[in-house]
Amino acid sequence: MTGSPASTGSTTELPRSYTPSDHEAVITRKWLDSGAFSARADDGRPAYSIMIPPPNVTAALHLGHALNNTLQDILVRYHRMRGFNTLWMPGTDHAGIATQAVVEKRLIANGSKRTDYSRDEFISLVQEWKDEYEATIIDQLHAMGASCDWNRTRFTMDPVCATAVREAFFRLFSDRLIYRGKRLVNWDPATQTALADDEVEMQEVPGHMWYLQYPLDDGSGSITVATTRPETMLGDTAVAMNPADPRAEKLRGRQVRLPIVNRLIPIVEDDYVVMPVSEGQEATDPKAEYATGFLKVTPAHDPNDWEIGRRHDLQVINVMAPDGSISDRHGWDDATEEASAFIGLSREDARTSIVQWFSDNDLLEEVREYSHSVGHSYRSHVPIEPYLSDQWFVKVTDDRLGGSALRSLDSDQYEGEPPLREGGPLVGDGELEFFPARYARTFQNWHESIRDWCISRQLWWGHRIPVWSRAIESDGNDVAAQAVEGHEDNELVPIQSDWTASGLAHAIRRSGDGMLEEYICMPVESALVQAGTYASEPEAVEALESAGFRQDPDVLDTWFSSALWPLSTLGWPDPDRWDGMNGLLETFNPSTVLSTGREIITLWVSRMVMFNRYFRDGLLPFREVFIHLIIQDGAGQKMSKSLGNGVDPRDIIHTHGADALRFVLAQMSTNTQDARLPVDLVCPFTGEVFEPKMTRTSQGYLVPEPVQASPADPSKKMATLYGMVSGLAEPSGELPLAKNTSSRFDAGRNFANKLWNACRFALGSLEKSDPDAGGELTIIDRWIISRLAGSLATIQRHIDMYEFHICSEVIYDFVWRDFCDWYLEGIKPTVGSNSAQQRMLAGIINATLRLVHPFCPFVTEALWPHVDAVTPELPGLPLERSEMLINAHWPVPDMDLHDPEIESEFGRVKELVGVIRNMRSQNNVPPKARLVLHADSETTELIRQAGGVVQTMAGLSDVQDLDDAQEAIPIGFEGRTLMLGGLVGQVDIASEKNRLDKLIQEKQKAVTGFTNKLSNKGYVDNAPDALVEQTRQLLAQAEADLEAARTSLGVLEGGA
RNA sequence: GGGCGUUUAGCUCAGUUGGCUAGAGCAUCGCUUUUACACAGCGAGGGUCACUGGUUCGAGUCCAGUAACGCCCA
Repeated sequence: MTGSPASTGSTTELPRSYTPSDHEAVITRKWLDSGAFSARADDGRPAYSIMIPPPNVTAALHLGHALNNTLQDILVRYHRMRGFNTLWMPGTDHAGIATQAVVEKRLIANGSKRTDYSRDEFISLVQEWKDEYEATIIDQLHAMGASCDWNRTRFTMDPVCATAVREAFFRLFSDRLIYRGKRLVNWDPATQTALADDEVEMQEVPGHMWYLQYPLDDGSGSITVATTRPETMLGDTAVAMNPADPRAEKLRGRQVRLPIVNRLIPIVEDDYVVMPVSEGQEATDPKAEYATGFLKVTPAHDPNDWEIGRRHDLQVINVMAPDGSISDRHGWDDATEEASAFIGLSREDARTSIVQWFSDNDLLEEVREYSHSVGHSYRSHVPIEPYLSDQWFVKVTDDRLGGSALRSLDSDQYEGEPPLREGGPLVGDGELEFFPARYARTFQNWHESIRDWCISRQLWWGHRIPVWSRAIESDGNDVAAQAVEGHEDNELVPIQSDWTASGLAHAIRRSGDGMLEEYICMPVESALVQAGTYASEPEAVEALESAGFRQDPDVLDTWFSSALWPLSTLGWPDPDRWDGMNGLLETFNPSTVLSTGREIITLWVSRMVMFNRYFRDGLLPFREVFIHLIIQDGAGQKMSKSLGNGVDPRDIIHTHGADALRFVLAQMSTNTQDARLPVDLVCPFTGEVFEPKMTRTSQGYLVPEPVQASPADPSKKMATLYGMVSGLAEPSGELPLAKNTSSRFDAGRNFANKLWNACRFALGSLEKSDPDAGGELTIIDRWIISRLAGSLATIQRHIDMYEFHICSEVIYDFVWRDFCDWYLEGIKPTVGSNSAQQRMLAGIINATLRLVHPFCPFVTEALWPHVDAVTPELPGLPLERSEMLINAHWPVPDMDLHDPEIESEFGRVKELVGVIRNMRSQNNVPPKARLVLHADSETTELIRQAGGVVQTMAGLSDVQDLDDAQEAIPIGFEGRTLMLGGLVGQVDIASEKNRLDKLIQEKQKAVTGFTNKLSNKGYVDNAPDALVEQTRQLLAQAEADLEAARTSLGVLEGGA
C-alpha cells in the first residue's frame, strides 16, 4: 500500500448513511474551482465534444431535460476519464415566439400589453425574463452535476452568436439561397399578428356545411360545392374534383361561372378531393358523408387550397384585410358591382350575407349541421385566419442544402441511394450515424420531401432580419427593370451597385403585383468596415435610411440561430475575433455526438447538418446523433413546460439526491421511445408523500388538481405546479407550492447509500487490518476482479452504443450483488489477516468508484479522498492516484483478469451456499445458529478451495464426513445428497416432506421436458452440437437432482 | 394519410443474431434489529410473454393479420 488511512483521518468518521445535501454543493464548488470542466483548443489529445441542445429560456427544466443532460454528462465524464480532450458546450436559446408569448402573458396579467411599449422597451423586458430563467436553468444543471465548460456559456442572441447569424444570412442571401415569397400564415385578425402553429388551439365547434351551386359556364347545369366557409367564395379560383370520380370524364376541361363575382374559374382534378360515398369513396372516411365531390378552391384563404393552387398553377386572390373584413384592396381586383356590396363586412357578417344571397338566388341547395375543428388564437381566442403574406424563405430544396443532408447519412442507414452531387463526393458524405438506427429513416424521409423553410416571424424578440428595402419608381426601361427581365416574379436578382462596392449585397425583384423592389442585405460589421466605405454599421444604416430604405420589421425563426449552434458557439466565422476561442472550431467541429429528442430531428438536426455542411465545405456538425427516449408522466403524457406536468429535477434532488436522479434516469434509458414516471406530491406541511388527486383539462389531459388537501390535515391546502402554470392556483404563504417526488428514484438513493456503506466498511476493515500479515489470493478474490474486468468491458461496449440502461444494470449488479453481497460478506473473517486480500479489497473499491463516477459523480467524489489514500498496487490493474476523482483515469485491467473458469467455479460456491441458506430459512434457523455440513469428497474439496467463504456465507461451524451424519437432514447439491446437521428440534418434517414433494414434481417435469427434447430427432439433428450437449447435461443434472430429492425424502421417511 | 413505437409478474421495465426451465427493481409474504448499510440481510410466492394464424426440431424473439394505447410528420 502506498498510503496510510491514518494520514487522512480515521474513516470511521464517515457517517452511517449518505446524505446528498451534505456533499453536493461542496463538491460542485470544488469541481468548478478546479477548472476540471474546461477544454482547451491547443490540447494534443483526441477531442470529444458535445454541444448542449440549448434549453429555451421560457421556463425551468423538467425531468425530460434532466434525462438528456444526465446522459450527456455521463458521456462527457466517461470520455474525460478515458483521456480525451473533452468539451461540453453549454448555453441557452432565446426561443422567439415562446419567450415573447410568456412575457406578453405576464404583461396582460398586469393589465398592459406589448404595444404599450416601444420595441426596445419591450425587448428589455424580455431580456429580464431571459436573465431570470437562464440563471434558473444553469442552477438546475449545476445541481444535477453537469460538467459543462461554463466559462464558454453562450446564448443564441449574444454577440458571438449574433455575428454567426449575420454571416450566415448574408452568405445565403448572396448565394441566392434566401428569397422572399408569399405564404399562408396563421393570422390573428384581432391582434393582427401571425402565430406559430403551436400557438393555435384547435377547438371543436358546432357549425354548418353549406351546399352552394355554381353554374357551368355554358349554362348546361351546375355543380354543388360543400363548404364550411361560404364567405371565402369571393376568392375562389377553381373548383376541384377527384380524378377517380366517374363524373370527371364529362367535366374535364370545363369552367364554372362564380356567382356574385362573375369570375370564370376552371374545374381541376386533384386526389385531395374526397368523393361522396355514392361515387365510390369508402364510407370509412367521415368526410365522405358530407362531401359532394366538388371542392371550392380558395388558395388565399385555406392551406389545403393553397397546395391545390400550387399544383394546378391557380390564381391567388386575397379578399380580406388584415382585420378580417372583406376588402378589395389586398389582391382582389375583379370585384363586380354586385360583389362590392359585401366589401367592408366582417367575416361573420359576410358569411350571413353571402348565404342569404345564395338563398335569394335559389343557389343554396342545403344546409346541414356540421361540427368541426377550428384553430383559435391562444391569445385573443378568435378563429385564426389563414392569411397570405410576404415572408422570407431559405431554399432548403436546393441540392446544396437538402441534397447535402441526404448524402451525409451513413450508407448502412440509407434506404436506396442519395442523390448524386454535381461536383462529386464531398467530405462528410455518409458519415452521419443515428442511434437507435431507426431514426435515420425519419431524417431521410424528411429531406426527401423537404419544403422551403419560412424563416421570418412577426415578432420583436429575436434576430432582426438584416435586410433593408424600398420600392422603385420604374419606367420599365431603367437598370432595375432590365435586371429582372427574364426572371420570375419574386425572384431576387443580384445586381452590382455602389452598395455592393461598399460590402453590402444588393438585389431587385418584381413582386407578384408588378411592383419593383430593391433589397440590401447587411454583412457582419467587420466585413463592412473592411470594404472601406463605412466605418461602422450604424453609419451604413444611416446611409440606407436616408436613401429611403427601411429595415424589415420581422425577426428570424429561432431555429435559424439554433441551426448555427455547433458553429456559433465555437466562434464561427472568425474565432480569433473573440477571447479564448482561437482554434476552437478546428478542434471541436465536427463534434462527436448530438443527444436530443426525436421531434428535434426535423426541427433542428436537419438544419444543423445543412448549415454546417454548407458553411464548412461539407463538414458535419456531429458524427453521431443519439435520440433518447421521452419521459412521460404516470398517465402516459409527455412532460411539458406548458402543461405543468413537468417535474423540476431539483425536487427529486431534494428528496433523493442528484446521484439517485441520475442513476435512475440512466436506468430508464432503454432504446424504446417512451418511459413512464408516476409522480407523487410531497406535503409541504408534513413532508408526507402522497398520490395527488387528478382531474382532466378541457383538452382531455390528466393533471393533478390545482389545489390539493394535506392528507394529514385536510383543512390545510397546497398548490400544484399545474395549478400555478394554468393560473388556477397562485402559490402563497397560505397555499404553498407542493414539491413533486417519485418512488421510482428510491432505487437510486438506496444504491448511493449502499455504495457509501460498502466503502465505509471496506475502509474500516483495511484500517483494522495487519498490512504485513502475508497470505494469498483465494478463489473469491480472483472471482471479484474477474467480475470487475467483465463489468468494465460491458460498460465500455454499451456506452459506445448509447445503451445506458445496460451500463446501469451492470454497475448495480457489480456493486450490490457481487461486491457487497458476496465479496464483502465472504472476506469478512479473512481480510484482516491476509494482506493480499487487503490489497485486492482496496483496489476493488478504488476501481469501483471510478466506474460508478460518470453515473453517480457526487457520492463517488465524496468517498474518493478516503479511498485514494489507500491506493494499492494491484498487478494487472494500474490505479494512479488523483486528487479528484473527476480527473482520475478510467480503470483498464489486463484482459486475462477476466476469467470465466473462476467465475463458473465460484458459481458452484454460490449454488452450495444457496441450498444451505434455503434449508435454513425453511426451518427457521436463526442467523446466529451454526450448522454442520456433512459432505462428500468432491464438495469438501470445493469448500476447501473456497477458503472459508462457504462456512461464512452459509453459517457453518464445521464440515464433516458424510458418513458421520447423525440427526441430520438431506439436501441436494449438484445431484448429490449432502446432510445438514444441527437442526435438531427445528425441523418440521411434514413441511419438509411437502417441499420435497414439490421439488420432485418440478424436477420430474424438467426431466420429462429434456427427455422429450432429446428424443426429438429434429432437435438432435438440427440444433448446434454444443446446445444438444448442454441439454444432455441439464437432463443429467435434473435426473440427479430428482434422485437426490427422492433419496432425501426417503431419508426423512426412514428417520420419521 | 405517411412513418415509428409500445403491449412480458400488482407497478415500472429488461430480454442483442430464434435455443427460455422467461429475468430485474419496487411492491407482497416469512425470518432477522448479526459490529457497513433496516435506504439493510436471508428466503419465498407471483407470468397462457395483447390476440389469431404461419414458418421452424424449437417462437417472448421471425412473418402475416387483428385489437388497444402513444409519438412524429402532413
